[in-house]
Amino acid sequence: MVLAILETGSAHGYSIIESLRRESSGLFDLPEGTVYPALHRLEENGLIKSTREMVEGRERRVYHLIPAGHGSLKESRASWQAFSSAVSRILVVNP
Amino acid sequence: MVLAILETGSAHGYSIIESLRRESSGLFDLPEGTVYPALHRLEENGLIKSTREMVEGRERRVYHLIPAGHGSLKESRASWQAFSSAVSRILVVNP
DNA sequence: ACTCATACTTAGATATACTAGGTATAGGCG
DNA sequence: CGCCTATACCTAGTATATCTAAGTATGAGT
Repeated sequence: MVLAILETGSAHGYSIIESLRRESSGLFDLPEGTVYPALHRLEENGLIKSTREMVEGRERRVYHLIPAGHGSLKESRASWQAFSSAVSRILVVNP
Repeated sequence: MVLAILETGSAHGYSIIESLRRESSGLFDLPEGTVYPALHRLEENGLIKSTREMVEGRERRVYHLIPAGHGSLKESRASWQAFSSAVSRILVVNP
């Protein structure tokens, strides 16, 4: 989901948290202790890159999607479709 | 998913693993070390009950869905619908 | 000056999935 | 009859992720 957010444009950690909250209508209200370490992992794994930038008169760590991250996002979308439809088939349709 | 399987009829651990594999077309090929402890947790939490029964000339631990598990399954279905549609909204629709 | 929202970081607790071993039995086959 | 395989169950230990809870810092508004 973080990669999907970044696909629509570079963003810093705090704004990613807000995007997830807003676009999920409040369902994904992720604490910072979840998102920041996740961003560090994504960067460590070479899927995103960060730069320190001045935004609105303030230093922020801005994350950018890089090609490997774009590819990973594409794979994640495919596996999410497979995963969620399998869960739905078992969980929802069964009775 | 285990509760959903049990809703269609009581079953023992090994057959639950097979059901999940079959109904997911092989996607959920869960190892025993995942499913057996999960069954123990579900029983500990009062959602299922087990009895030792002779099935096809062999002792098996057969699990049954009990009322609390039925209620929990209903809740799980609702929260899965909310969760998966939120993920899809963010992950799939975004671009 | 103070408070609040923004912004980032990380140590530790908790939970879960999986690995990798163990035990036991029924049935098929050479 | 002995052996192998599939079935059936169990659990200790490892790896990983989420979250809690703490800390630091700054800009804006009162």
